[in-house]
Order: sequence, then structure tokens, then C-alpha cells
Amino acid sequence: MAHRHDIPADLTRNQGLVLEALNHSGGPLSAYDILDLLRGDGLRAPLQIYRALDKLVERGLAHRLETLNAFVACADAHCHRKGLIAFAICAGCGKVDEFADPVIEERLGDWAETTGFKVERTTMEIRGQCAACLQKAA
Amino acid sequence: MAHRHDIPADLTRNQGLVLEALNHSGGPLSAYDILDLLRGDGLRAPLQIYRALDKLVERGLAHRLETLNAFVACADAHCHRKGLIAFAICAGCGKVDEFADPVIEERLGDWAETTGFKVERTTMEIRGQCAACLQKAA
DNA sequence: GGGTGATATGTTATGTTATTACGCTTGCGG
DNA sequence: CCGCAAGCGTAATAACATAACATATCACCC
Repeated sequence: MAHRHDIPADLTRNQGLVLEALNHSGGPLSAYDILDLLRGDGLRAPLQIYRALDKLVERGLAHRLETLNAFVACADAHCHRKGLIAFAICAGCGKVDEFADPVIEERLGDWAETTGFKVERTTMEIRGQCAACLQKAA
Repeated sequence: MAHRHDIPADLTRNQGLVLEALNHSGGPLSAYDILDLLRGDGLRAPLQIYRALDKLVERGLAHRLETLNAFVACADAHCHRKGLIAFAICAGCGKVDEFADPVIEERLGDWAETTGFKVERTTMEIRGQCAACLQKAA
């Protein structure tokens, strides 16, 4: 069985480095965070990071979190996730929980059908406190 | 009956100007777009806009669109909308359709309950093509 | 091998979005 | 009148993202 965070062999050097950084971090990183982590590997410019991220996101190996302007590695080992993914982002610890809900997806499909809207991309992000952090605070 | 886009009387001057700008536009505007529209009214600095927007969003009179880094006036006249609002954003014409779906909301509530996550804010944005734009393209 | 196209890269500069820090003003309850 | 909270104005800067251009790499096919 493959390790949870194997890096696909056909990634380019920069893409591999960026994905590795995201995997190693475990939590969301901004493009500039990643850049700082990879300066030692010779990366110097934001664009190098953004280009790699574009490809990773396109392939579903990473996700962009719009409410954070940040990126996370996909939680799924060989992520070929289809459709809607929701992200729950804890304000306390920064952890991101990634999940899919078929009912929500179906519901959205219904809405699209009745209104004639063609969905290209859906963003769903929940901000709040995770159970562990609520526990600590109590 | 009140006009769809009445401006509450207790807004400050800057808040009123910003909300007016959003109402007049009909579509999403970035903070800097708004600033440009309001230079004639004496507004000079981004912060003046952001501060007004913060209040408007807090009161539900405007919404932030995370995927656009932009803002829209709330579609509802005396918007005291509670809970989850979804936005469908057309890539063709830029129009934003704002809707609520109780089933999705309930579903999310279920998820929160079972995971113990305390939801503070939910963002849901759908990017795609509206019916009218699909029509035109055909 | 040489030509060709697609993809990736490196670099500089710039554009766009958002916040920090500071001080002044205004309105209001005590 | 005092003190406090909310709002305002301004300057500076931080944080996020892309444009434009030149070069490099690699698969492919002649």
C-alpha cells in the first residue's frame, strides 16, 4: 500500500517541491510561506510557486482555500476526487478537515438544473472551531 | 412599501456611500473599484472603504465574495438573512445570484453536530455560466 | 541528427488586495 | 465637564497575484 503522501513520479521538480512542502506542513500554507520554505532549494520568485500550485490544483493534488488565500495538500492519497469538496477550517489550530457530502452535491445539482446555471467550480468553506480546540478552551 | 435598495438611516456617511455604490452597480465591486467611484465624494484611502464594508457585511447589508475578492449588496431589501447563503457567480456577465437552501444548511448542521465542529461562518460560491449567457453563446 | 511544438523554467517588474499604526473628532452617558 | 466608544483621515506597508519576456527541456516525427 502506498504511503498517504506519495508524490506522483511525473511531477516536475518545482511541482514536487511544492507538494512536498504542503504535505510536510499538514496545514494550509500561503504561496509566500511555501516560497520561504523552498528558498534553500533554489526557488526565488512567487511565480515559480504559483505555477506549480496551478498544476497541483488542476490535478487535484492540492486545493486552494479561498477564505485563507492559502493551499493544502489533498487529504486523499491518490486524490481523484470528483465534484464538491467542503473544507472545515479551525480558527484555533488551523487544521483543515476535507469532506464530501453527496446530499449537498445533489441538492446543488438540482438547483443548477432548475435555474439553468452551468456549474464549473464550487467552493465551500466552513470557518469555526474544531472539537479539540473547543475542548481545550472549556 | 420600501424600495428594494433603501439605505438604512443609521448608517454613517461613508457606509452609506459605499452601500449606495454597491446598490448602483448591481454587481460585485472590489474595494478599490468602490474607492475609485467615491473619490468625488472625498474618499481617498482604501481603509475608508474597508472599514465601511466591514460594518455593512457585519450587518448583512453586503456580502463578501471570497472567490472574487469583491463585494455585493445583499439582494434582499431588508436583509436580515440568517444562516447559509450561497452565491452563484456567472463568469459571462458577472451577475450574482444569491440563494439559501435549507436542506444544505441542515446537512451542514448534521455534519457539525457529529464532528463537534462549531461553525462560525460558511462560504459557498458557485462559479459557472448563467442560463442567459449560455443562451447567448449557443 | 535536426526541426518543431508543447510545457516548464527563471527573472524582473508591476498590479491588486488588505492591514498596521497613529492621531484626531464626534457623540453620548455619567 | 470627563471619559469612553465609535468613527474618521492619512501615510506607510504588508500580503497576495500576475504580466511580460527570454531560455530551456523534452517528446515527437521527418
